[in-house]
Amino acid sequence: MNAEQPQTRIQKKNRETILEAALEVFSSESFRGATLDQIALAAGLSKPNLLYYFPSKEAIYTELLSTLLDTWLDPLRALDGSGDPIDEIIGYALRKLEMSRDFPRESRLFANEIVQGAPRILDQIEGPLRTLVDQKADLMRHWIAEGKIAEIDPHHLIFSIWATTQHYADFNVQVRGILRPDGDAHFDDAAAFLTALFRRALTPRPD
Amino acid sequence: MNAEQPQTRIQKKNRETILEAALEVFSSESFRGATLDQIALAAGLSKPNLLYYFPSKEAIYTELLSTLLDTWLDPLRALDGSGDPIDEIIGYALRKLEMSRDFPRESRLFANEIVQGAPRILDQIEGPLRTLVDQKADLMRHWIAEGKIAEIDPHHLIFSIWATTQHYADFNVQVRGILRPDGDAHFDDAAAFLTALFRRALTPRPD
DNA sequence: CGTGTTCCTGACCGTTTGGTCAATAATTAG
DNA sequence: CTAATTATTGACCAAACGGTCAGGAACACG
Repeated sequence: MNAEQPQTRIQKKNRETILEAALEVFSSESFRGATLDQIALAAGLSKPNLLYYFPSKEAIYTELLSTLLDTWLDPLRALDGSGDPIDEIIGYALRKLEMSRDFPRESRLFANEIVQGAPRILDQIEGPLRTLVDQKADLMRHWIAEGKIAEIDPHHLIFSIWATTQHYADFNVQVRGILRPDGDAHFDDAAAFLTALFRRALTPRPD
Repeated sequence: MNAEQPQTRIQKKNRETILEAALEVFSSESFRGATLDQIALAAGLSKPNLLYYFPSKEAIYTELLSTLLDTWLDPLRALDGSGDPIDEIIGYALRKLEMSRDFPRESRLFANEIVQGAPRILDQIEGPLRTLVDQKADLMRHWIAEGKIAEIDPHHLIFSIWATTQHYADFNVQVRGILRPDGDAHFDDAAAFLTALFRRALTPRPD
């Protein structure tokens, strides 16, 4: 939004270190639960030093959110009419599942924020996100009109993809508590399950 | 667990008032985020009065969790072999969806707890919940063997039901931000969507 | 009524928390 | 090397927090 200041080498490195530590702490403690001391410890810096690079705890948090929200939505933006509709949608779900496996902290960061009412990113949800989702829903309605996918509610389809994939990151401890998997092995089972689930949901039925 | 003390009329009323207020606050602020002052305000009692009825903030929270967890799992316990398998499973999903509509705070309370690593109910998850889920998964495997439902992974099916239904409670603000529904109208659409989704997933295919 | 018990609260306490600041150390530029 | 700039920190502060306690109010019961 603003013109970026000319960052020194040290500034760049330390700001990244702080944001990485903040992601670690905020994602598992939520905004109120996290403390600057925790973040400072995780970053290997002193607390006053954190506040030399960021004006406040809130500033660290909001910078994290806004930086990550964009990349978080990239897979949905990539959903377009370039391939077979059913493969496109299943591919989107699988990409989201991979993100739950590879970036669970980011998922949990947003989960915490939204469960608690999204006080700091409600604008983003009601604005850009809503527009993006509506746009993809329109695309799906075209596919339905062309008979390429079954008649299902596009919005709720998107919700169900978010829910089923993010579940493996956000409720990770529950999944692990029940399955007791070796490492990330269960993600392959989840991928197979979701592929089958959505393929069946999307395949048009003979009339 | 303990023999219950003989509760006076006032004790019963105030403990209920406190737990209701605590549910309101804890569910939207998580444990660390909630303060005794907030709960006292919501309950219409003074802070020392809260601590007259409960020994600590933690005690209020854990009592809430353990009290609610049992009823929370009732729908899953009710899943049995009494009816048509597909109707049973879809009925379970719809019951969970109704709970998301009617008791969103309870859902969010657990969501907050689990996203943050379930530090206070991990035993419950790895113990009784795991046992219950495994038991229902066995039931489903029997249905699969009998050819009554399609071949899908029972555990991941249960996860997907949890995820898709609780999504409407836990991520309520996101859903509302995108759909801008009138009241709870969108829950009927969600019910229709989920019914179709899981019916297609469960209906056995001709070989 | 009196008296024992339950209920309630204002004032207070120690700790944690986000944040400040003056002083010092490290780095960079000429 | 020197001087200016940037980076770092120990000591500190005010507010918020969970919790305590002595004493008084309300209530139950004979």
